[in-house]
Amino acid sequence: MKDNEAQPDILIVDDEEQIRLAIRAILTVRHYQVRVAASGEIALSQAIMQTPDLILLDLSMPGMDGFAVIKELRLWYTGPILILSVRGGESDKVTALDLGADDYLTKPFSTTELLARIRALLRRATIRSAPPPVIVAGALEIDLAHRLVILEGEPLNLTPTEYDILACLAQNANCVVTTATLLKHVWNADPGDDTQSLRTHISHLRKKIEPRSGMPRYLRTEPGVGFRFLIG
Amino acid sequence: MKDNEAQPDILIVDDEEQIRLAIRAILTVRHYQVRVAASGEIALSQAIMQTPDLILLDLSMPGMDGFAVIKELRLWYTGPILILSVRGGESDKVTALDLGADDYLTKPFSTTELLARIRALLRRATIRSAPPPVIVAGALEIDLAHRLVILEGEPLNLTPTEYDILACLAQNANCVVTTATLLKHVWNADPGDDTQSLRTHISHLRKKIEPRSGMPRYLRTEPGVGFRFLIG
DNA sequence: GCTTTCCTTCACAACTCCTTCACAGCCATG
DNA sequence: CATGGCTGTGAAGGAGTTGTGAAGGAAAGC
Repeated sequence: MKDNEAQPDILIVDDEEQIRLAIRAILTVRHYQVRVAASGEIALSQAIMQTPDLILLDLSMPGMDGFAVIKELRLWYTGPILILSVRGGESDKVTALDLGADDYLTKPFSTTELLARIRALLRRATIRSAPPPVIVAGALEIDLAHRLVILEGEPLNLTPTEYDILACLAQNANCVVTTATLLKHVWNADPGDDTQSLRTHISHLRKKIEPRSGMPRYLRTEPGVGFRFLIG
Repeated sequence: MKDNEAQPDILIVDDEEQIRLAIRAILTVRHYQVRVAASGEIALSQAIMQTPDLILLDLSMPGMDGFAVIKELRLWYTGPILILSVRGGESDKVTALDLGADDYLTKPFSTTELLARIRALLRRATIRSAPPPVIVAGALEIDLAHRLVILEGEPLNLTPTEYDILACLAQNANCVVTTATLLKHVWNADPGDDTQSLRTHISHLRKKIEPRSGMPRYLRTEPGVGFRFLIG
């Protein structure tokens, strides 16, 4: 059984490679998804390309400095920004916080404290309106956050395994999901293990979600490969 | 919480009168509305009587200590909590932040930094609209701040454990709450521990809140996963 | 000390869900 | 046309989970 909860995506912005690597190592071990940027300019384009869940930002960088990055980010970015800086002066802290940073940690800092503050900021951020990832396909809605499947407005009664299979397929909508992937995801089984059970569950699923039998609208099989969930 | 009022309402919790007065003076000059509490117990009743926009909390107090206050507050209070403490050890910081505090400042601190952090926290808090302190589902009302459950206008007599379970489920309304989560939340138990007691309490709860037996309206079980509190 | 309240445990019934088996189609290949 | 591999489906058994009544026992209040 797997929790398909997305790992928070953290963007590290620092001009010193050593620090980038060190923090990345710390965070990766904790199963955060980590991206790094070596300058403010890179950070901004990175953040725009894929909005991170949290930004770790160094203040003193050549080129665009941290203050400018905060200002620029805050034009559109609403997620938490945590400042890491060697500058412990209060004027830096006040400026950064007032520009829109959410927290300020002075280097050198304790790893566990950094992690705790990251957790606190992410907790805050995820309480609020993270738009619920609902996958819609025709009359079918799959609400991953609520573990709810709705067909034509009516909540469907799926068994855990059925839900896991459907969720795995829906998260890769329109893509082929191999039998091996499904076995791995749902049963933590190895490729080559028996697929009989999977086939039975697929059959049950189809009976619950397909409008007409024999002509699958949502749950197509790709012979010899796996299955595909059709969206749109 | 009242966002439409000009001055944010800040509650200071500290057992030392000097500190209470000093901080109050600092904040009053900045046109915050300030209330003070000399102990954790007083703070909790103050906060319930009128929900503050931010809470400044000292960790070390006689009687109920800061950690206990955070824990108790976080059962219903969603606003920012800023810890002020002489204890600068990282374990205190980590514990406080993980219990639900939003920021941690070590005494002695700079006044301007305190003010900047307060501004940062309030800015965050007002972006979000707080979830309603009373959860309503049909004829059921759950008042988290007052730890009160009302069914068809009549206050229900729930045992502490029953309330804790219901509150945990209601706070995740319409979401599946896993048995592991419930065990953790209510008993601080590990996943894999015995669920017999939980099942018994659920049964008791249903007998008290469900209109018809055998057909749960509010408290659905998701076989193999956990339970779901149905709202709306 | 007694009562009350509440949590836990036990035993068992009822139920859900997973798996397995058996078999039917389908399709490509020889 | 026969064969073999892959896929879909119905049925059934059984393992595991969930619901519930009753009893034991701990803690708090009187």
